[in-house]
Amino acid sequence: MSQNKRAELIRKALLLFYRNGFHATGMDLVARETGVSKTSIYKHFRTKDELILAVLRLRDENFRNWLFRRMEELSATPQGQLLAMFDALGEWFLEDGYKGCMFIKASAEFQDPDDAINVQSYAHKRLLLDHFHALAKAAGVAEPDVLARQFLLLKEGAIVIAAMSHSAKPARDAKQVAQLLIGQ
Amino acid sequence: MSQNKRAELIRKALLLFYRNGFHATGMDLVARETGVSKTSIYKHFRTKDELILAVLRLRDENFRNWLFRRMEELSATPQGQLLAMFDALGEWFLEDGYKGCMFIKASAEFQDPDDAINVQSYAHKRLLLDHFHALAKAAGVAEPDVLARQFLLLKEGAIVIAAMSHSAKPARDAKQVAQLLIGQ
DNA sequence: GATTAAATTTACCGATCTGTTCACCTAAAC
DNA sequence: GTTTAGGTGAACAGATCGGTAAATTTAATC
Repeated sequence: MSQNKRAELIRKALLLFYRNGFHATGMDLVARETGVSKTSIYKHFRTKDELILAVLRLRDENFRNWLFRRMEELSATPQGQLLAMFDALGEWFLEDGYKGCMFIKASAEFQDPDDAINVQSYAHKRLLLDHFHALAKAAGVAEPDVLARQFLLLKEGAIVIAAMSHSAKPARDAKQVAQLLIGQ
Repeated sequence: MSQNKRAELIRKALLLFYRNGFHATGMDLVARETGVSKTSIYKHFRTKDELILAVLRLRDENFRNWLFRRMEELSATPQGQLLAMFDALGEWFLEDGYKGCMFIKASAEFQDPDDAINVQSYAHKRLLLDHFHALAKAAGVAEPDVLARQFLLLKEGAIVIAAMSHSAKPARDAKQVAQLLIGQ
């Protein structure tokens, strides 16, 4: 399988898992929808879990690239970028097929703390936290650790409520809190 | 089946679904672990989904009763109760077997907005919102609607991050933000 | 104690689950 | 033209899925 075909398989599998859930999406469906035979899939991924891990790696890369770039597009200052995150989230919430955070759902379906899928899901959140922390530090905030964690809380809360309520309003609510936190 | 046995079945099924997830928990396991034959279960619940709905009803009742009572125990004033919510959450996060919010996980596994399970999961969040709103109004807050939604965001964010990070710290981080919001 | 209703056991249904095997196809390399 | 590598579909494991049928046991009613 070429590198392109492999990437395409992971990309299509991502959409399936995101739309239908992990346990609810069988490998027969993955094979049918991606056009790659099950035999080939299992030649490149030893188990379904390994495919899911590859999907999560792609998602992590795509999501962080998108979010961080969008934050930079919307503002040039660290403070501005932190606040702009909620505008970016608001755009995401309005997208067709928005179904919440894939990593929250992955860690919800694979709850064992030792499970690689659970571990990798939380690793994504820590990478976000690191970025928030760097921005908070660059912004000269008094306690960048605390602010980064608080921004993560607001982000995850907004994502969950936006998904459950089918609304983008949580992004605005969270941004108001963020403005208060950042003293602006 | 007596009312007691039925309640016991739902109670045990709740633990199974909470610990293992909904799709990952089969009805054979439910029958085995509850000691109620599958035939009997299906005499009282037409489908697995109906059992899940009964489980969610129990969870909604138990959780709101516990949370609201604990908030009242910790403070006598509306403002104090709103803040005390995060102390109560912190206690919950430290409990053995804490695995996050059952309703977030239910709506993540049953994503169809028309699915009764999805609808009922969001209904739970709206009931929480109503309570926060009443407290905010009683506290004389300028914009009780906004504050209630912001408190819900903080709560859900803390729940999710506490589950993923296996830590109770998000409760303290969220409380700090809440104190700022409530102007105290 | 006989009758009746409810709950149980046990086996089963067809479908689907993850994962494998196998016979075949195709296309490039030599 | 033959080899080789990688792909395919389709059938197949063995287990489990949600859900059911029938026979049997239990328990309450008269």
